[in-house]
Amino acid sequence: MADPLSRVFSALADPTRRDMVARLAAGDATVNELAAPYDVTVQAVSKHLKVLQDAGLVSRSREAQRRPVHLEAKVFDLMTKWIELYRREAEERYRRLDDVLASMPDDVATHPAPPPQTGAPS
Amino acid sequence: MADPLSRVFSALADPTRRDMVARLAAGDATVNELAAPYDVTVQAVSKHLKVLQDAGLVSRSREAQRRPVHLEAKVFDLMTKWIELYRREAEERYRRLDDVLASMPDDVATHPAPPPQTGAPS
DNA sequence: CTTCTGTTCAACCGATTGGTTGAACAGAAG
DNA sequence: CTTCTGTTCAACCAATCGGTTGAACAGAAG
Repeated sequence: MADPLSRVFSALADPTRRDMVARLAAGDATVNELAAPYDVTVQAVSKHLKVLQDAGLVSRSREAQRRPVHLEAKVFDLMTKWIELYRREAEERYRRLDDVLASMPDDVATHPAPPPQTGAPS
Repeated sequence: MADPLSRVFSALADPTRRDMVARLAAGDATVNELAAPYDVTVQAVSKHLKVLQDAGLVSRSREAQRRPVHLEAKVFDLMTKWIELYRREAEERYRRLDDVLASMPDDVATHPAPPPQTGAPS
């Protein structure tokens, strides 16, 4: 799963990781601080952090033996750009469909494309 | 993985599924039409579609023996709301940090919190 | 009826995931 | 030096994932 977009979406597909991101939005934190609220081992949290880091969502500095975690919010742009592109496309298509329906006589618009009869009506 | 947000993120974490969403943004399509460009079986595509449907990203109607797939773009809002919430929070924190640094004398700002000396300098 | 097309279901497979335990490493402190 | 704290690495495990093949089902058509 090499591509960056997949990594970001995948990283945020886990509720624990999303919660960590939410908490990091309020300020940097160490692995142990991050691990405290959850009832999993600190190693598991370290793994989650690695996933977030590989996705570029988080960076680590080194200060003494602690490794403070910092949220990198710019990566969000990757997602929002992708989402907005197709949301816009879908909504425009919807809008155009509305226009088409609005320009139709009511009986055509409410019974779209009835199956063509095989023969002419008697 | 019960929660809706996880399902949506997870569904979009796969490049093939993202491509399907992209194509569906341009218009509805059947399973076979969707499967055509990929070199996987139609069953695999059907599975992908089920994931997208469980995430609420896609709906299916029934017309004869075909099951046209329709993109439900409203679900995108779930993600964008979550993302924007924490992006804003992180950016505001960053802005406030800038303010603090700007209000500091340069030598303090460029050497933040030097380790406190244990004794007074001789 | 039988056949053909579109779709899904079921079982299986290898790779990945999220978790565990136990050991190791780095730096502060006794 | 030894010890303590914070973090990561390694091996393992059960569950899930993305894919396959083969069978089934639904509806159109011969």
